[in-house]
Amino acid sequence: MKKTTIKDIARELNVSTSTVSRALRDSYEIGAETKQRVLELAQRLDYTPDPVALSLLSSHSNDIGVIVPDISNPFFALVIAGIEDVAFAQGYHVVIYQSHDNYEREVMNVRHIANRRKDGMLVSLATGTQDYAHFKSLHDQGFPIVFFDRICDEIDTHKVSVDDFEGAYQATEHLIKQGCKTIAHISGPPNLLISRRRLHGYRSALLDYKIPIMEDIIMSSEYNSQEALVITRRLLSGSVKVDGIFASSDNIAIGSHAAITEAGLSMPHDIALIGFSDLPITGLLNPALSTVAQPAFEMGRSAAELLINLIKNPKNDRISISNVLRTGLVIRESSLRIQ
Amino acid sequence: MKKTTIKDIARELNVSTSTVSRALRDSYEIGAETKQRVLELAQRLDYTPDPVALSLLSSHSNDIGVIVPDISNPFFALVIAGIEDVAFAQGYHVVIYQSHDNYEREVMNVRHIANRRKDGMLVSLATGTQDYAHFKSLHDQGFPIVFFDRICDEIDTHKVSVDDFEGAYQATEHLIKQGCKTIAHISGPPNLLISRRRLHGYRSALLDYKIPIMEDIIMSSEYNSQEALVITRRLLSGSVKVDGIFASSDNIAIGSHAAITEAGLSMPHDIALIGFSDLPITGLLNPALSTVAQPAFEMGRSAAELLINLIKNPKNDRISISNVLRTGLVIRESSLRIQ
DNA sequence: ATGAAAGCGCTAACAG
DNA sequence: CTGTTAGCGCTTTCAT
Repeated sequence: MKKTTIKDIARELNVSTSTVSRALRDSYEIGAETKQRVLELAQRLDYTPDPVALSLLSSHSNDIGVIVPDISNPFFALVIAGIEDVAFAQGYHVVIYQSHDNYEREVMNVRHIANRRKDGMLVSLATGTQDYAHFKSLHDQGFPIVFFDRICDEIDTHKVSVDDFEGAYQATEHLIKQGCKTIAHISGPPNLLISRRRLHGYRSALLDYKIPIMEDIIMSSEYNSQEALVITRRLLSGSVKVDGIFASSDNIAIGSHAAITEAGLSMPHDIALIGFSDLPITGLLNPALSTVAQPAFEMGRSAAELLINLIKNPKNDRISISNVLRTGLVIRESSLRIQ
Repeated sequence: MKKTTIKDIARELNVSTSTVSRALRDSYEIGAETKQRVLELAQRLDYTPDPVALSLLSSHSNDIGVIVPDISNPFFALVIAGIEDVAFAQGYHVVIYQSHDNYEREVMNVRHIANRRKDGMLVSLATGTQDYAHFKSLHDQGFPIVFFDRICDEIDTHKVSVDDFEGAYQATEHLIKQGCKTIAHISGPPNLLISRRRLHGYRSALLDYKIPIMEDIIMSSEYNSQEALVITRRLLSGSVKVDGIFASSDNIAIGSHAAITEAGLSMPHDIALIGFSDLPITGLLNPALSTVAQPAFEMGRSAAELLINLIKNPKNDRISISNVLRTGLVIRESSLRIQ
């Protein structure tokens, strides 16, 4: 029982395949009766058009590719949910790719997407990516690309991000207002724009409040809890006694949270801690983690909208939109000293 | 600058497309010199075969589809990593689908996989799925399917799972040995086999140790922390005072963990808690969460191996392998009363 | 209103 | 050794 094709229908009905094709697409120049018969048989035979044949013919697929560093990061999972939300409604299927923060994997994913005639792609850069040629050449050929979160300044296309600077500034300011005098920052990988912007927000806040910036307590970690745990241990056993930590992401903050607890220090009394993203888990930690909320779902929606727009109106090529979403402080126990 | 095709090469070299095709696949019956020239030009023109055309021709794609309920669940993310590990090495690309625990989505995903001529699929069932016809018909047509974790007894194909009964039994036994007298269980959705098997393990352990089974303290939750939090609150405010909880998954346990803390109860003294899976986060909680380790990565590897085997040897159709992996107790602070 | 033919990119008989 | 032909499933001129 193999798949029904347009040919089967044509044979059965003693018409040509083109007639069937036209009837199926409801062409105006088809006899009402013929159309009826075709539609009926198609239904009965459970006919569905072959997407691969369509792809070969038309060079598109109704699929859009999404590349994220790591699907297990709830932030990306939420963004993807947002993407699926609008893509789905518009009849697109979203295909998920992971770069595992690895440049080669990212290149492979990009190639796969282009080869399979995906209609466009959404990407959040891998940590390891320093060279953007794989995007550049596609983009120059007019292939629709939209960056989100870990965006790329070198390519002139639509982008969606949050105001990392502002979020980081507010987080740091909050710690200051809670009475912290020696605030450390655990940054993300320096080649990511979001890491640098958050670091910048941290520095600016200290500057504005006339708090000396100490390079010794500005550390850097990958965006995962395991490494952050190690880095924070190192921070805590250093010569400078800190009483506040702003972590560049919740995953980092979770590692710091564990390190602080392990060291027998109390939050927020000994050390006030704040992260960035507002992952679902943060509210369930003990003590609950303060953080900067990022509208992840909304980010996915926006990115998908921009992409689909790009797909449907390739001429809009010239004006690149950068949508910067707002963050919001979420204060929980880990940083709340003053009620 | 569009993609180079085999035709471009043929024209340039004044040979036929079939010659080029053969040269590219290194056919034995091609003049060494011609072969050389073709290969060189192909290289220079950056030729890559069009996978869509290949798919249309050969009815396969070198892609395998993976359907999981939710990519943000670190357990599935790890399984996928295992799948990618072996698939990659064998030249397959893995395409990820989410069912969001929704039956309709699962059906759509299955259809997408079949239509796009994926070579096979790996699936962990959606909670909502009660009807398996969408798998059955494909399976009957000889389409390679392997189930993992949330497996399906109704379809006779390869399966990879862990010994849920044994893991649950050991977890419960551990609580008993820690002196717990009134042990609650927060189960997963009852229509999932894994939920039932874990529940069964729990019951058997109580039975063996002659501890009365109280239906009032056997609750059920979706496999996520948010709902588990609510359910556990309800459990704690019930009339029966429990001193131990075995949660059917770590995500559930994380919700329970928060509820217990919130209620001002101490772990493990007031209530000893143990989960199931050994997600990376569990070790970072405060107190750290005891759990049953599941070899997620290994599960992915095994499932992928079975699938690829199925793809390459379709005749092996008849003998269905069920690979049951072993679990292991991971005891941390949340349940360790006796040092 | 419908059919015949060409073609998307590629491979595989079948001929030479 | 290499070219010709046909065809995977479908749409789309171009005829009729």
